[in-house]
Amino acid sequence: MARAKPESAAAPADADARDRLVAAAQEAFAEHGFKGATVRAICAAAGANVAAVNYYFGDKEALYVEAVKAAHLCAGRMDTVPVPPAGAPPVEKLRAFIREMVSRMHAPASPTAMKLMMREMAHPGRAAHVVVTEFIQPAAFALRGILRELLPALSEPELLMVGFSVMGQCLFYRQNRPVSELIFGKAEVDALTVEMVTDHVVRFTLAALGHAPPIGAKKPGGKR
Amino acid sequence: MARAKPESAAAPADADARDRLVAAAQEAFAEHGFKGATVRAICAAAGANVAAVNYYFGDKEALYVEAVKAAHLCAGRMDTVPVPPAGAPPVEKLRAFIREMVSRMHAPASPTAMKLMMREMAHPGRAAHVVVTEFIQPAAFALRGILRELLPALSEPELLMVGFSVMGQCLFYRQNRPVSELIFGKAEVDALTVEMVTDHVVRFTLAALGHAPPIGAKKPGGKR
DNA sequence: GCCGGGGTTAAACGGATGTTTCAATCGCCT
DNA sequence: AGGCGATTGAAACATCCGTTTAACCCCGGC
Repeated sequence: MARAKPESAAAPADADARDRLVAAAQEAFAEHGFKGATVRAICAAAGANVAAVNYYFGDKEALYVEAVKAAHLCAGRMDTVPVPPAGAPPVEKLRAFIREMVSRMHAPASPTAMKLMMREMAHPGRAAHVVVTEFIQPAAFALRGILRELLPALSEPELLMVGFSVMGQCLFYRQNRPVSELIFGKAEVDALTVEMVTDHVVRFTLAALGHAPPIGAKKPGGKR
Repeated sequence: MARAKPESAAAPADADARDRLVAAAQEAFAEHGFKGATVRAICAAAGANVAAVNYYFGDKEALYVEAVKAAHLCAGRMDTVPVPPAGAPPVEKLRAFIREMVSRMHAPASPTAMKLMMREMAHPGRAAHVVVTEFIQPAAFALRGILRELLPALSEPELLMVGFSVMGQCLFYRQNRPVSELIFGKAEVDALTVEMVTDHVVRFTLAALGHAPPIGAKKPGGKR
């Protein structure tokens, strides 16, 4: 064990070799997966020697775990999502939650970090635990709390499925974007701005819950 | 080129070596991905020699493509989904579509084949094209047609997003099941039967479109 | 001045992987 | 029976991967 640094942002090419390795590992693992990415390629991208990964992390898998941890830090915690309204009405909280979630999915701060996280979520491995407990779980419980306020009469499984419907809509734009572009063409999909998607998901969800006019109806000019 | 067989179901262990290889490849690729699965392991599982894969397919990637093609055949075409109602009302068509989609996602005929397809969809490669054009595209266009009937006033992008909301809900239960179980516990997630999920997604969607009472309201006893 | 240790490097090692070779075997047809 | 193409078998090949080794460099402290 050699160091204990506060771990800054994504290594800017003149940072510590360790940080550059983590950054290069994020890129490589996000693009090619754990097996597909080679430590030689990672070290080359980081401008370091092949032995560096074993010197700093021990082995390839430890580097992977470190890369995922760094990614979930970079992508931002999710429990801080519904900040704007503290004691606001539940509908407003839900609106804020969806807005934040769609934004992060549609245009994340670090696309590389997000891609790596999604890869780990699709096939959970050793690094999944920290991402789930620190990144996803808080968001899920926050959403469940909001929905419980909004729908006090629903049973537990029903509430769970409502949450899944919300998350499913948000995650779709991140998990199925390549396929969507293949089907409908890149232009048509790219035409959907983050604002359009946000407004749509909010409206679709609120309409389903009876707190907004349904999609078929004409749009309300100013509903706030 | 040696053969041209009608390509039956998933090789039952006494089938052609070629079919056994494809079946074993599906299993291995679905579980470990393209890089993670080794031709030696595949051949061992198929009870064939290492040279067999090169003899029948040329190389590993060709076998992968063949496995994905076979998988999308096994998982069933998607354009045959809204069969029950021919000239039925659009709402009924949508209901049938969602029902079929959720069923296939929640409890597919061949979980292995479905897992392999999902893997390829998450990171499209050489085999993605045939799966998209023959498996996903028909379903997507069928859904768009149904929604267009249902919502003639909507613009093209809005219709697209409605379709994404429907697909997002359906796909969630396949793409995010491991994570959901990590968050809420396997028991709670397993408690959601395919019937419950189907009814929920149908009701959520129809409510959002104004063709069913919202989720918050008490359930309609017999709505048909 | 030199010594020592953290950081770095090039080279090599053992193993695994995709692929190839070539002989042996099987099944069928004349 | 004999021949012949299709298939299978075991071994080898070349390459690549993760990891290790041992020497090297640099720099601050006794």
